Amino acid sequence: MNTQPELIPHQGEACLASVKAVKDALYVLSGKWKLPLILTLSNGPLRFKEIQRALGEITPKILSKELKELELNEFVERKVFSTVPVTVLYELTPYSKSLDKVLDELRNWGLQHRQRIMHQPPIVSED
Amino acid sequence: MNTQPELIPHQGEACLASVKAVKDALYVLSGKWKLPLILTLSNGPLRFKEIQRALGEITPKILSKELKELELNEFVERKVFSTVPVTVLYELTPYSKSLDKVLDELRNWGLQHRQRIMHQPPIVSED
DNA sequence: GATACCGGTATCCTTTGGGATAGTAGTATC
DNA sequence: GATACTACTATCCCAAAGGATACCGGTATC
Repeated sequence: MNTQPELIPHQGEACLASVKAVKDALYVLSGKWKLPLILTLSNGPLRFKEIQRALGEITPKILSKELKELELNEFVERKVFSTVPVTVLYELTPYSKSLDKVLDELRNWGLQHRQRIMHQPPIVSED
Repeated sequence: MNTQPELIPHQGEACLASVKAVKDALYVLSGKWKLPLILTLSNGPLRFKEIQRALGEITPKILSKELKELELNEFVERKVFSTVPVTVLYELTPYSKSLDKVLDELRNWGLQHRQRIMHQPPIVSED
């Protein structure tokens, strides 16, 4: 019992690749504003200021950063129109729909998990 | 064109609830170590020090914190045995399997997304 | 009695995410 | 010429996440 040299190597490449892939996926959804932003744009394209007003609390610096990340991931397209004052529209790409299944799974799991944790408080140690 | 008072209220409760649910789900997977930890334990229960050695870089403080969070979410069970030096085993619960579908979706999406972003570099503005 | 192993905790420090505030260029209006 | 609008950028700041290092109480071994 005192011999525990079983160093479980186990760090298979497949495992590491899986972790990396999941992290990639989590990354594009991470942060405080990605989800609300995608949701807001799902009702149609909006201008910068309009998004700001719709989200209510976000500062231009953060909004700019988030939009750029969404652009890099090809979820959002930025369209500039040479109008009176320039108009910049942000709109979801068709590719952004590829997230739907993932988001659905996450939403369902999140819902049932909250139910579970709420209704079934963990075993309290009785001391 | 200059009248843009369309203040898109749109903050429906269903939307907000979805965001909350997805955030709940993301939360339990967030952080640097949750995924590697779950993966490491999926090969069978391990002791504290064994996990530390298997992960390689994690400090005891962080490992302790992560394990407590996994316990709170009922993904991991902590079992204490009154052996020579005390033995503490951490093992995945059956409930942790409920994450499998979610993780699978995330993994698949992450894989295809990396392919897409890599093979199809974004349109570079030609100036 | 010194050292080592186990399962952690305590204290401090650095990095990162996010935000507040101000300012920019261009045009139009008063 | 002052103000206002759009779409941002720049600078500074704060809090949270993560980590380095040291330590604790218990037992066994040298």
